Amino acid sequence: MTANASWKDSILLPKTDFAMKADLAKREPEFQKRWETDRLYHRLLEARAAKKKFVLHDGPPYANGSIHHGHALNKVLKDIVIKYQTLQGHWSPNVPGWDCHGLPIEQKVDEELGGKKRELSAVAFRKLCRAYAEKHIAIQREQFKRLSILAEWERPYKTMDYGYEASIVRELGRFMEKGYVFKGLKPVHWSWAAVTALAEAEVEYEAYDAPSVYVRFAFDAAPEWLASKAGGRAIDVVIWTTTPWTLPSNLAIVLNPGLDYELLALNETSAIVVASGLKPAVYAACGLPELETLHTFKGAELVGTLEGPHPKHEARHPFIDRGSVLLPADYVTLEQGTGCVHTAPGHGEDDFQTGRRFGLPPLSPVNKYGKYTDEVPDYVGKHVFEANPLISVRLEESGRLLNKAGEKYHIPRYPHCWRTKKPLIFRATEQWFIGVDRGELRTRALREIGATTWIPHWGENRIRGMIEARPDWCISRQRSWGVPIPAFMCGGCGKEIVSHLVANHVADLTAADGCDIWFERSAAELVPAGFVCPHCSAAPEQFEKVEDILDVWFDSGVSWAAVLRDREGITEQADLYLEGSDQHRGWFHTSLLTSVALDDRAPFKAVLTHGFVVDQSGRKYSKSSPNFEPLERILDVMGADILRLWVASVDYRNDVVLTAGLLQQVGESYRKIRNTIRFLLGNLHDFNAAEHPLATAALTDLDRWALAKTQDYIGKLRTAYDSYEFHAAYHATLEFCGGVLSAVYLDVLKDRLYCNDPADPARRASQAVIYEVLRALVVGISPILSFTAEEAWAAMPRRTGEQDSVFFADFPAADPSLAVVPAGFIRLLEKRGEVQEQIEARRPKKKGEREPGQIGSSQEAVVTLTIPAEEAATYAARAEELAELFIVSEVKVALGSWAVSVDTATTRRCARCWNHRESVGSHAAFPDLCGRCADVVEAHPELIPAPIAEP
RNA sequence: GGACCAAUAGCUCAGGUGGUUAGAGCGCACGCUUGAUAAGCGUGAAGUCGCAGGUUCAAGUCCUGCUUGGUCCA
Repeated sequence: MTANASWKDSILLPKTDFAMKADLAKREPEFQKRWETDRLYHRLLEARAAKKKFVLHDGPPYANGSIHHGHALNKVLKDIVIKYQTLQGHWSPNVPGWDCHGLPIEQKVDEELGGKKRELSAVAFRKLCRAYAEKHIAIQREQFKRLSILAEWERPYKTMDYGYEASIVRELGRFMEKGYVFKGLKPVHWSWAAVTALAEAEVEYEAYDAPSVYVRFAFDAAPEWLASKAGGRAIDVVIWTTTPWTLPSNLAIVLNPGLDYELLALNETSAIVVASGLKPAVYAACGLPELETLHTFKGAELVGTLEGPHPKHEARHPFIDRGSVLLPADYVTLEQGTGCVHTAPGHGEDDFQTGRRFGLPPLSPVNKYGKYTDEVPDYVGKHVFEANPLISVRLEESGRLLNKAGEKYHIPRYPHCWRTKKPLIFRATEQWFIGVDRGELRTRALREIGATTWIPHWGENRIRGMIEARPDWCISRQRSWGVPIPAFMCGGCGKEIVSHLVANHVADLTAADGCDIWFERSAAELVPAGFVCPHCSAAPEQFEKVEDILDVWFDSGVSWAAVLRDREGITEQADLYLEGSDQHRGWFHTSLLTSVALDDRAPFKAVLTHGFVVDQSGRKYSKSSPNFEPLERILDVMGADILRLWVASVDYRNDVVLTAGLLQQVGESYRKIRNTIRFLLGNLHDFNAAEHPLATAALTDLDRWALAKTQDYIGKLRTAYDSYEFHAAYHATLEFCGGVLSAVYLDVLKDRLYCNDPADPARRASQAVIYEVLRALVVGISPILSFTAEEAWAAMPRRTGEQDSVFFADFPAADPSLAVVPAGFIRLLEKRGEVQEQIEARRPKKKGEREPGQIGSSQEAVVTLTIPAEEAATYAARAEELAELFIVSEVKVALGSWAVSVDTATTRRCARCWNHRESVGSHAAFPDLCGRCADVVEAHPELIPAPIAEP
């Protein structure tokens, strides 16, 4: 008979439509479209309607600009959590939101108008802001969708929705009802550039070179015990400040009662008072030599103590005809300055507190643009920063300056406006507040912090510290684009009208027509029928509307009420809030305060935070970063699954590094996972899940081991997802694909799958195992590699009744009965390693230069295992299984102490399975085949290739 | 200035209550295979575990200080 040209067609090679090339950038949008048309998100929720709930409440990004890497990290993490919960069979909605009101949009719209804002009515301007927000929501929504995020995209929540605005007003009404809201005069961080007060969360700290002035306040009225030590010299109290512009508002100088102060002889005619501990600093700053100490005394001798009465000593203001009273304060330290602290109660928090304690008014003669009012005639109309050098020079000229005019002091972290980047000032203004110590709000919030799970755990300390130290919440802004504070000033009695009855009425109107009604309608139209001033019974015609709007942090802070409760009907706490760690002082913070104040509990059971995206040098990730990869480029070139795999690959509890190289590396990992799936799929081309159930009796030890490793993998996956440690899932998956499947199980299985009879029980048993493995892998990674898993699911044999999306599947559960590694199998794997070492030692040293006795394919090898007599029989009986496991042609067993040796096979090579076998040629009809292969082709003549005609 | 967090191979990560030569994957080098082939397999090199002290028979692991980076606060 003629020799067959090729037996290749007679073996069962892998076959699948699941391409090796992912082509993600092209395929992903197709899947996304299909998910939308198929209403996948809603069908998933419907399928789990009666199941346990898991609610991750989405924090709203700001509706401005395009999304960046940080948004992507955040949304993908949320999506992973929700998809995992869904696969666990839980009802887990994803209602995305947007934060719409606020300064940034207002400024953008103002910019687009080119300064024509003043020509527009408030309502007309607000309509433009609304349109701007709407436009950017549409942009961001498409970008988020591209990340493969399943959510209720067609109906997100927006803080500018009428219903949401109504909820804001109603919740503020509850604050009013409970007595938290009050109006007060208070110095606040004021942005003169943006003409608004700023919340703590809006303040950025930047380096700033401030003027440094050491100012001599004449102390003519010094008490006798001090004056007598001066030897006839005039005495000055020296203060230091970096804000000369606040000097016109100086009303006091504070000293620490517990510190030592000294009277120093400046020259023959003058003496100065500074703290002992700051003498060197003052000498250095003012270019002074060592001065003679005339007297040393405690601060308390001059100012008394905080508890007891204090003598009324006054120094004289350097350029205004006014006294400056000397007072005690224990916040005075020896860190910098002179130990005698300039105090302007209208321009600083500490100053304000001191003023309040000792009855000084919060004098603040500066208008909203940062210019002096006519209360400072010398500088009226001048900007305070413009006045700084003028004041310094004036002090110098009048001899009241101890150092030199024009000297600067570098402040590493000076407060700046987050939008305009300009340095801020402190300015006393009339603002609305939520009292953090009213109703024991602070105490209760701290209690709820303890009742919440913080991941990572140190988040608890962080937010606790913030709540412990935070001042009252300033909720008013003097801007246009936001929700109005529904309060009035009464023209009858001049008092403010703060009433939940009004708020509820306004909320009802807002729900129907939006909160523009506050600006459009008269006071009489905005209060319930019959409402009069609670103080003087004046009629609404005499009411004047408060024009301030609410801090946008209040908007998002009540999302638990506006979205979870009012819209979704979810009355329990959210299971999880998940945002960047900056939200400890942002959204987590305000959400906690509002929920505790109104419902006496935290709005969340657990809070998870992630770090920021940075470049390889740890800096904020931006266009100027080395190897910057724009988000669109990552998505358009590599695909969303690569980005998602990157998210899963890093430990996001710290800052996460993103570089082109890292994406490359993740891309390699992706290919490993994808190729493993492809190979598994390829070997199921003739497999039917219903006809070939997992038959444990037919399994080899190798199959059992693979199943056990799969249970192990499933366990690791569950642990990883349950503890939100997705990088552990990533590493477990790679190790499973590489170390378990590719390197061992699948490599060994090839001969069985390719060459055995298609219906051979061992082959079918292994296919059943492969199917289990594939399901675990595909469903297991689907929260991360959503598109790829969905693609694999489509290509995969399914069980009867299973849906067309992987997300309907149940997350794999480890089966303990399958988790048992066969006895002695680990030993065999160790021997396999030794065999591979031995074979390696016989490989050619140089590429392609094979010398006699050297081995190429391991199938050319014959292995001799030397084994102690008592164990030899066990191994001898399994020689064929061992040959398969080692992927060698034969395993011989010899007696002795443990050893492995390798020789080249001397038997003939089977033309079909390429193993060297004694049995080759034993079947007369197929002289070039081994016994096994001859049997297979004899039983399946259709596999015999057509002979090639002899020439 | 204060508080908290981090620092392990080129990269991403493991290394419960301290215990033999610190692990994995990727990458790299070399080789095999060409029947997972823009794939697969094997072998190998590569770490003063940020630095310096201390506790201990024994420290990547505990303590103290420092450096660098990050976050927050003042």
